[in-house]
Amino acid sequence: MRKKVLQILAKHIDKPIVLEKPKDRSFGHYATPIAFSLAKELRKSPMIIADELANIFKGEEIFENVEAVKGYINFKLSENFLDEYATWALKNEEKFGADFKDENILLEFVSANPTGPLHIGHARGAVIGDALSRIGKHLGYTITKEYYINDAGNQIYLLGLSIYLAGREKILKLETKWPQEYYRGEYIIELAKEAANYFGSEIFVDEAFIPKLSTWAKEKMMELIKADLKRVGIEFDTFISEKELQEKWPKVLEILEKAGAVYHKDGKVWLKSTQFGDEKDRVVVREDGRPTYLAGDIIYHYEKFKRGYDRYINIWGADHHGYIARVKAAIRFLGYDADKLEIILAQMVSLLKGGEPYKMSKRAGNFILMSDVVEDIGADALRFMFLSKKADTHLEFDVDLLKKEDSSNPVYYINYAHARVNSIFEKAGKNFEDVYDVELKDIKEDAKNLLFISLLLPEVIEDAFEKRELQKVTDYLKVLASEFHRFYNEHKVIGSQEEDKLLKLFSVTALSIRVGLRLLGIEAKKRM
RNA sequence: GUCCCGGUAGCUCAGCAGGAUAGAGCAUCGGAUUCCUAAUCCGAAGGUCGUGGGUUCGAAUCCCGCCCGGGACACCA
Repeated sequence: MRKKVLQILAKHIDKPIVLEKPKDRSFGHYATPIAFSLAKELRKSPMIIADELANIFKGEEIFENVEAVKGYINFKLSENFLDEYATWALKNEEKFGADFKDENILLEFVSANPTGPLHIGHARGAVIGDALSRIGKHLGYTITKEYYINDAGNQIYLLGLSIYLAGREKILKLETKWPQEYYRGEYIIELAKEAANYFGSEIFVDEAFIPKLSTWAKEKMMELIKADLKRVGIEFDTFISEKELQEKWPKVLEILEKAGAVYHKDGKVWLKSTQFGDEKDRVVVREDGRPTYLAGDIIYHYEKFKRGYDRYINIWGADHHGYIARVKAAIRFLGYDADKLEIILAQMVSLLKGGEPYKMSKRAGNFILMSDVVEDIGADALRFMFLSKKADTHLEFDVDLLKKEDSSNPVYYINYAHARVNSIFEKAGKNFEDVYDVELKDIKEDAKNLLFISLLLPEVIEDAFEKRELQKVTDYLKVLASEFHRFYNEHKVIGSQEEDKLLKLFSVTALSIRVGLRLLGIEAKKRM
């Protein structure tokens, strides 16, 4: 709808047009303050310009009215236009809000180390990435969801070591000296028990078996992570293993050497990342010849760019923000366009429990498991909670609140609206299809308003995707549900003279809720 | 010290490519059910938009300084 209005405006105004929704809907469906900015160059008062423009657009069919008020131009869409759009949408649910964006996007997210189950912090990135992909696909983008597995490096050894020590202590009942760094938490003990079953408890006798434990455990952990994700409805298209990429390091290093991107100092190899705005140069190969973690990421991004996508989106934890500059620098050195890489930082999630905030750390073992929260509040509520806040701001919530199953949980509120519509149709003994072709003519102002809001979904999801701000979708659904509930309370549908018209109106609302929720990975409930 | 995020109603947060009287949810108080699910709705109360300057016809929104809170600043991943 918005696009249509903009198209018409562009026919007569040769300037970027700001089109907004008036705060007070009685002004109209859309409005533009364009007259203010034109005032200067035309040397006329905004009021006069607005008046003139309003007259030009009055003839357009899609408008019922165009008015100039205090310099603003307000547009009211015609009933006929809204009705035609609604009918089309009802008959083409799959296409409602869909678009034909032609871009191939690689979306990398979660990528949690396979050293433990997913915690609530991972869940945020996971849910955002998944919803982004669903919405993007609906808009026509081709999106590949990728998980980068950090299965090389010290943390994998630590995982094996932790299990080894846990096995010694809990199973062999030996006195165990724990190092400063190791993985804590119940799951390590569980793994030790499982390992004892699988390998026999001799595995805990000799340190030499640690690598064996590591390799075994990391596979176990990936299985666990995949299962955790699946429970929230998230699946990946591709998994890339850091370990498997490692062999390509000599080749990548050679390219960097040729590009003059690295130099040798103190027996190490440094990346000249300062050349592209990093604070300091970074070590990519240590004195003993082992590549650093950054080297792994350089290979990974080299491989990514070689695969030739139009755009790359990484969702990282906010603690990686300092990392962006060096990775982008490496990409430039490798001859690729680093601007194609976009990083979404998912900020910290603070959980409150009993009013006490507490930090989450996988290392320390006092983290909240994503799977636990899912069990408490359900995958839908979990998804909705994360999607209703911007990714890059700190999020704080109380676990106890999430456990509540009442109207303070917006996902119930929205579902209830959807369920109510279904219930009315049931009571009326009608199907959605029965009212598709009912003409919405001479409907009351508040009905037209609900119709308009119901039809806003397409522009909302497009805006949300382009800005990478998915909370716009959840906000919209909350508003839509609220408008619906209000209307529902004020009007009796069944038996009224306008029964069919209102049923059609409600089915458009339900459609929007259903499609909107689906794009967030939540299935709308028909009955509650 | 440098960098990132934030500071808007009692709480959690929208709004921020400048624009019409600053919004929502929760909490508080008051009300609505002979009728399609009250898991709902209506109303009231509640704000120097951290602070000081600047730009502008117009600033919560843009620019600069300062204050406060959180986080990041590895040859760990």
